[in-house]
Amino acid sequence: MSKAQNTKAHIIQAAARLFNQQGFAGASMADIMAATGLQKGGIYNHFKSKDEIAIAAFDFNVAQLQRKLRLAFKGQRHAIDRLIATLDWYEQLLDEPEMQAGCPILNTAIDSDDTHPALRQCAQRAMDQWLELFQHILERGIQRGEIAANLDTKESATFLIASIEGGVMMSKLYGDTQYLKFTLGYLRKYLRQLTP
Amino acid sequence: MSKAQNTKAHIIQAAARLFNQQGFAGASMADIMAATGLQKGGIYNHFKSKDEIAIAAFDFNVAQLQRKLRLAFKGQRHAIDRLIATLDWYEQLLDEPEMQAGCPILNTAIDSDDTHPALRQCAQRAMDQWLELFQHILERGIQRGEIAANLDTKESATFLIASIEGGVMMSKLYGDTQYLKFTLGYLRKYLRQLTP
Amino acid sequence: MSKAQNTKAHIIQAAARLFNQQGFAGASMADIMAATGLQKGGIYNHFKSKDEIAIAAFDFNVAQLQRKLRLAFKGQRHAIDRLIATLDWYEQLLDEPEMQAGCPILNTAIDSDDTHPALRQCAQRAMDQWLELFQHILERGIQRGEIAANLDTKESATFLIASIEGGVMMSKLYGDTQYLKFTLGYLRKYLRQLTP
Amino acid sequence: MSKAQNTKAHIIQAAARLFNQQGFAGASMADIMAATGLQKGGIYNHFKSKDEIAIAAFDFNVAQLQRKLRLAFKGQRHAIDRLIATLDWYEQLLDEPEMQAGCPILNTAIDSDDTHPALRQCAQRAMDQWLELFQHILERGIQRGEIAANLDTKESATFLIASIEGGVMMSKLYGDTQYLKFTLGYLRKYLRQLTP
DNA sequence: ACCGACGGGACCTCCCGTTGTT
DNA sequence: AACAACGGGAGGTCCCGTCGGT
Repeated sequence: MSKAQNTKAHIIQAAARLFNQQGFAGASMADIMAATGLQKGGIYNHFKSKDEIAIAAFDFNVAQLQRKLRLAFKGQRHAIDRLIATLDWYEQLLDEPEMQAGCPILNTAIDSDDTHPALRQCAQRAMDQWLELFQHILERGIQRGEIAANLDTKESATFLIASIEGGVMMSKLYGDTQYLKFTLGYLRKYLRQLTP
Repeated sequence: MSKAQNTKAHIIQAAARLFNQQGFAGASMADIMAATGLQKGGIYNHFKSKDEIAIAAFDFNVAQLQRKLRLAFKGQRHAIDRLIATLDWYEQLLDEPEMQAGCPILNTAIDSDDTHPALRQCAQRAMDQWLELFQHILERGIQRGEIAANLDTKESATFLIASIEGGVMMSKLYGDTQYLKFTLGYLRKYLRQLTP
Repeated sequence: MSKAQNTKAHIIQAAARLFNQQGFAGASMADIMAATGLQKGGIYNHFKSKDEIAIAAFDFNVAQLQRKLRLAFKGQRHAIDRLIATLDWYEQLLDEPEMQAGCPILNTAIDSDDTHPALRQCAQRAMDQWLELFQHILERGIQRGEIAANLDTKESATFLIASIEGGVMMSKLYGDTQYLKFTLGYLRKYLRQLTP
Repeated sequence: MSKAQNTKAHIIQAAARLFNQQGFAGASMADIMAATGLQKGGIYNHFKSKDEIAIAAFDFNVAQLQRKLRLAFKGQRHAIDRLIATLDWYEQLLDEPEMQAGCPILNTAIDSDDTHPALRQCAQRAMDQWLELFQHILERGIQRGEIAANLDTKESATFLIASIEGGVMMSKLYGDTQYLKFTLGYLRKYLRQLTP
């Protein structure tokens, strides 16, 4: 990896945490300067604007999330086990220092709602992929006879994600992981009901 | 209502919409000036700071929400019917122009997470009340024998709210109410299972 | 005159000198702050942007110029005397401390050529008025029989102004008024030739 | 021509156009980088500063101008024919794409007036040479009896140049060559009057 | 009670020039 | 000789809050 790529990655990592914690407007270029140890010139050589940094940082956050998510259910074969494994993984999420700011998709979705169309599009894409992932697992489960065939996979995936995100939001709001745990508990029960 | 109180209410209403749409940092005093038709001095006569306005605006948003929510299930007696009535009401929420910016509690919870402790506390209090409302309905349902006694009302209330908020977030993200509808559909099924 | 108008006029006066001396890009907001004794907030309360200040400053410069110009030939009746009186006035122009930066129309015309369309339009309008003034004097002279009827007044007015401005430019370049004086001398001869 | 000289010439040519169009402050190093296809380091290897580039670019512009000017009147022997030939050449000047930004001496004279002493000195030198050229032609004309002996050659040269430059400025301002043509028409008449 | 001028600072962006590297 | 990362500062704009005036 060249020096430039290294620095760029360094900026993205630092910005990723900042934007996830403080939002797009809340994180200033001065914050990014302080977090990276670089000066304005050094940063603007790699990115044309704060927007570009925010998008790269969001994509980085999402990529990291997805990587970890796929790792979480990798060991499981059964569709329901797979989904439950992801729930288990979410249960630990807020404890990790790296993701303590909450789910970047959730944060960005709210943050960019009415103010930042480009970021919102990124959040939409990330959500698309997440929905597709869950839908795909559910469909495979139906194909294998692990899940009742009459399930609407899109609705179910939406429900799962919505509940997870809502739980993350509540736990973040209170600074207490129990709210997410409650929610995940119900989702596990829900998943176990899906068997044919 | 005196003229002063009238003006103050006028400011709060205008600010309430702005802060809910654009967030605390995203809504400027200039925006509030434009929305109210008042000048700086006219606003700062009623509030000491932007923070104070934001808090008053949030409280206004929440009070309005609560009023509508209570109105929604007023006609129902049965605990489950009451909760389903609230879900029905949420289904219409995003269509209302006044609440098109989404749930203020959700928005504020995310917005103030790591930046604005006072607002966060307000969001916590509002969430407390919401949780207590749902918990209360569930408990009354248990007392009346409408709901199975072994239900953990706090967990259940958390689950319901988390799912609703997650659904709101997704529908806001996509600008499409179907995601919330999917989620609410599952919650209705969930509620109907609670009978003893 | 209200306090606001007073301050605005003060800003315009200070900016007028700065922009005429240093050009649009060369004069910074910091310069204007220093020249006015105001802070950024105090300035931006009266103008939306640097552009707006520059345009107001240019208009001020031109208005002042026109006022002085009309004053210069006011005493004369004969068309040629009028025009010669304006030349006499130009001869003193560069000595005045207020206009030491040269003709604002000339400066702005060159400065805004390829960079600032709005300013360029202002310069065009100012030049239009100047041309029309000279043309008008010439036409009145023809009507009164003071000037030979076959004169093309537009060409003549153009020639006069072009030569004056060129002379101003050269004198400014060398910091020596003789170049303008040479040019004005020739123009006087030219004007005296116009009699029928 | 060595590779280094080649690159330097390439930079100068690109910068010459940029500075003439946008002025010293208006043309940035980034613009020069884009125009040359070189990076910062590649440019700063040949020049110590932006100032140095601007001066070299101006000198290049002037040299080119002078070369073309001398070529224009080369075929003529008679002093007045020579000068008229230069006027004819000026008439075509603004149509040439290379010089569409106007006369570099004029542009630089105005641009550097109160901000860039070194450039101003260059403009002065260029103007000196131009004046001397016209003066020399006039003097030769007097010596040869083509021009009345009582002519003040310096005044006359100044008048010619001032008028030309003023005409260029006006045509540039309006984006219309007629203003320069009017002025040159009068100068031709003036020149034809000089015969003894 | 409301207006509006103003202070002073933070914001993002772009600037020119240097430095190490290939 | 050319690239490209980087420093550090200045650029214009917008911000929130204060204060005198009406």
